Amino acid sequence: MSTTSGKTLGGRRAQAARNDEVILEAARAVFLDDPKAPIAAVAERAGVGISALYRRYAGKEDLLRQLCHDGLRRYVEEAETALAEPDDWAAFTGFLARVVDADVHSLTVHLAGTFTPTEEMGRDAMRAGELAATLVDRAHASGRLRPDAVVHDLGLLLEACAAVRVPDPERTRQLRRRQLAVLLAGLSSVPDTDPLPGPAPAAGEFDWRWRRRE
Amino acid sequence: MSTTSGKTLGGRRAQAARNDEVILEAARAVFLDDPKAPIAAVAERAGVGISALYRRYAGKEDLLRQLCHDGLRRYVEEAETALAEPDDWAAFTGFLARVVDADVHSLTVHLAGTFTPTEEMGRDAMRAGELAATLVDRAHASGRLRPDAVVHDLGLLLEACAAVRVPDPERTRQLRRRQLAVLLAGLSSVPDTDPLPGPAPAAGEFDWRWRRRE
DNA sequence: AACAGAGCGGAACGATCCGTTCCACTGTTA
DNA sequence: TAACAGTGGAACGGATCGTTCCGCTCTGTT
Repeated sequence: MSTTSGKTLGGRRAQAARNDEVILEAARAVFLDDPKAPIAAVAERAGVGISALYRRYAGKEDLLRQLCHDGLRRYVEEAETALAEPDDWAAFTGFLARVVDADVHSLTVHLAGTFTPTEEMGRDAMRAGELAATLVDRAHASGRLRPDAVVHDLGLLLEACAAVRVPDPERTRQLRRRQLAVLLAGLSSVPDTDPLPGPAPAAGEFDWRWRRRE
Repeated sequence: MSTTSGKTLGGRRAQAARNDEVILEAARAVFLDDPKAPIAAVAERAGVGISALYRRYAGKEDLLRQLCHDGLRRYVEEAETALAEPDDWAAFTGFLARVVDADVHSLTVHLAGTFTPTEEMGRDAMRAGELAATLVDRAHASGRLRPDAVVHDLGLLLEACAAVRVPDPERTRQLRRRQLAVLLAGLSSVPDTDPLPGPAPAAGEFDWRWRRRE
């Protein structure tokens, strides 16, 4: 069931390979929820020991850096996908919707400062900025973006969406979509009669901060 | 220069009375910036010793509770002021602008959960909700608020504005005003041609998270 | 003039948390 | 069967923070 150089790995090797994924997934989930979470929380969520983490990453900073870099790459990737869309306005809104859904903002901006960035990250960040600028330019060209909106308004917009956070992840996604719709309507130069995406925020959905921590 | 029961206090007593204010101000500034800041940071910012704090509050929780309650009262106060404004839409927008400027949201919602609330706070919070509902109703009556907007959209809106945060406080206020303008335009049912307020966000204003902490 | 104590500064303490290391153990590979 | 990659988790050391405590100063009173 196992070979030295073959592709099919059994037993321990397969488990280890699977752990690579499991750990990254757990880290994403945990640090998305709380950028300052202890590393033990990642191990627990992944269902592995702490050693399994330290075998793969030199330390917490290493893990954070990789996570953030992944988010940055995702951002660039989504931007490039958007640029392939012929409709300028649809490219713009579609890009934002995907970035908001994937919570890329929390993975990048909110994790920044917790590690020393690599040069490659600097390059990727610059490229991300250029792509965003292109998308905004095209949105302006479409005539649907209000003329006084600038590239860095995207920063405000993404921050606003990332700030929406309720205990249930799926509900969080819905509320962020609603927030995004309001913001896009506000940034639009033509009246937008589409109804806000639903269900509207309700009483009790925001009191969770007031409730006792357990 | 001093009397036992007179209003004019000199020397030590006056200093103590002044410290009441100084400490509250420092606490507001510090916890607004970081809800989990150590209590020593408040003392340092106020320029007093830790004893001066513990003489006035039973503990950190006590201080946080008072701070939060003050914020809640401010919210109610601004809402009542707004209700005195005859123009329904102006009452709505004016209220939000004042609440955003005073950063009431950071003082209330972001501090919640760090202490056990009093019953009076519960009552005030309920009253705050009622007043907000009234303001939204009146905004709807004015015809300028899009019909599918609900009271609790205010929660999203305030969270979005509070999430805007750059090192310089005055700049933060400007950017929040811009964010608020976009959101209000998005929530408005009539096309709003007013230009977005304030210097637009610029390159470099959001990289501060990437820069090295010192 | 002397005293009692309010008010205060800040060191010290104890609890908690967290990143990292270390070691014993297990199943796999050669 | 011998070596070892991979792992779980206890243990360590450092840092942080809320709170207490002690000695000092200045004030209002006797």
